Parts: sequence; C-alpha cells; structure tokens
Amino acid sequence: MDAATTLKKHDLKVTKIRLAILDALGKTELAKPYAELQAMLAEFDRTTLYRTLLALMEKGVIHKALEENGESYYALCSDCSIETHVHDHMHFKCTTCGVVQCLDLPKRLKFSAPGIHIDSIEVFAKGQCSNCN
Amino acid sequence: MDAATTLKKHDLKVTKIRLAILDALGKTELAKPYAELQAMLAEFDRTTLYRTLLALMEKGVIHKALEENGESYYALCSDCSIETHVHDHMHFKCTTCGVVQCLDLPKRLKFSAPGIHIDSIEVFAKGQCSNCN
DNA sequence: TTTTAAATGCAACCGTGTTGCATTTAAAGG
DNA sequence: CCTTTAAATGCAACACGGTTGCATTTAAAA
Ligand SMILES: [Mn+2]
Ligand SMILES: [Mn+2]
Ligand SMILES: [Zn+2]
Ligand SMILES: [Zn+2]
Repeated sequence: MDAATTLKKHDLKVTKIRLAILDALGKTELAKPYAELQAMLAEFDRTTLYRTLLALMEKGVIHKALEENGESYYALCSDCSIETHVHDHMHFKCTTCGVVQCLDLPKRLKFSAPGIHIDSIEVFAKGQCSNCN
Repeated sequence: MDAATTLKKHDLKVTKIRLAILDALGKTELAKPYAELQAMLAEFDRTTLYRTLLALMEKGVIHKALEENGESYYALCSDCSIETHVHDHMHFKCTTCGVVQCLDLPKRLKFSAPGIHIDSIEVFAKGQCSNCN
C-alpha cells in the first residue's frame, strides 16, 4: 500500500510532511532516531514535525520504538489503528552499530505480580546485530 | 547500611548532595522522577545534580528505572557495583497514580532471534498498582 | 469553485543535557 | 591536628527537544 492510501485509511489528510515521514521511515522494521528524521525533513518547521509525529502515533501509523538517553526512535506500525495499538514485538538496539529494530517476540508475554494489574508490556534488548557479530 | 557506608563501599566520597539523593530515593523499590529529585534538591546546582546522578549510576548505586516522554525515573540499585550492573527486575508504572516501581521478575528472561546476540533485556509494564485497583 | 476545519509556520518559553572553568572540599598522609 | 591534592561543586553558557498560542495556508468536502 502506498503512503497516501495509508494516511487515508487512518483518517489523516494527505500532506507533504506526512508523506515525507512515511517515506523516511521506509517499509522496514528499522527505527529512525528523531535527529535523523529532523535532518531528512529539514525543509519543514520542527513544530510541524513534532505535531505530525504526535498525530501519526495517535492514529496508529507509527510508534516510538524506544527512548534512550533522551533520544527517541520512531518506526512504522504494522497493524495499529487509532483505537487499537498493539505491539507484539520487542525493540532491539545494536550496541555496536547503533541500529534499532523491531523484532517479533517468540511468544506473547505474560507477567503478574500480587495486587497489580498489567495492561501492556514493553521489551527492550541490547546486543549485537547480525551485521556486527 | 547507612548512606555514608553505601557511598564508601562504591568508592564515592561522602558529600552532601550524595547523601541527600540517597535520602530522597529512600530505601524502597519506588522510583522518583527527575523533576521531583530536582525539587527536593533545589539547594544544589542542577549541574551538580546531573553529574552526581551520572556518578551514582556509573558506580552502581542507583539506576535509571525508565525514560518516558522525556522524563527519567531513578531508583536505588539492590546489588550493583561499578563492574557489575545486573537488574533482574522489571519496571512498572501505574497509569492511574503515576507511581513507578521496580518489581521482581518471576524468572530470568531469555529471548533469541536469528543472527543477533542479546546482552541485556529490559521490561517495562504499565497498568494499575495495588492502591489503584 | 467555494468553504472551512485542519494543518502548517513562526515566535516564544521551558526544562534537561552537556561542557569548560574557577573555586571549594573530602579525605589521605604526615 | 595541619597540609596537600584530586575530586567535587557552582556558575555560566550553549544545544536541543518539548510545548503552546496564534496567524496563515491548504486539503478535501460540499
Ligand atoms: Mn516497534
Ligand atoms: Mn529498577
Ligand atoms: Zn550492529
Ligand atoms: Zn496507582
């Protein structure tokens, strides 16, 4: 599906920066750091980038893969909508080359603790990617 | 063990702000947001707070429990040192009252993916704490 | 083509991260 | 208890992302 169709499906107007963001994130499971997005989208005002990322996240088009040392990484969602945000995957960062990717989880995670109720679980792993080991 | 002894054990000089940070974090598994620490430690320069948090983390006295929306939460380590940083626990945030705590994991986590090597895993869960459900 | 709610650009403010440098201080050694 | 000095602290300064208000532009419905 092309970017414009994706936007329409999520009730988002088709605008230049939205197409550019989807293009920048590509079609892979790789996440991009905010600074890199900002650089690729330097023609747009950073406030617009900020609000567009918020809108795309809210509508389930993209998600924040992780936040580390004040740096945020963004990636495309595979199958989210404004009412359903499900991420059955973990996030992995290669400590050698710095690449961040979304990886499928072998099985659905299930934790419990006395007295508390868990709604969602995020997993973040670090190590070496296939190119670096 | 008192705060001064803890600092000495980790090769840290006993200073006012270090004692104050350990005092602020208390003896529990509860994590404190940076802003709250900053408010409790307003008598110190924020640069000193910044560098002291870095030093305490490096030496294994405290750890950053989580980063969410640009806000960092800090908590005491239970058994870390400068050469060994092991956190066999998950982090939990109550979406109702906002409390963040370190929770023991039932079992050691083990994930794998083709081609990659995983060194460490962090788990972050959201839900309702025992006071809020 | 007209209309209008939504999107964008711009200015402005805030808080945190980060570094350099001068001053103060913890604590080791005598 | 003094002296000494590496480490810690305070202060200034800058970078950068988050956030909001408001005026202008624009996507797309009618
Ligand atoms: Mn992801
Ligand atoms: Mn913890
Ligand atoms: Zn790598
Ligand atoms: Zn609660």
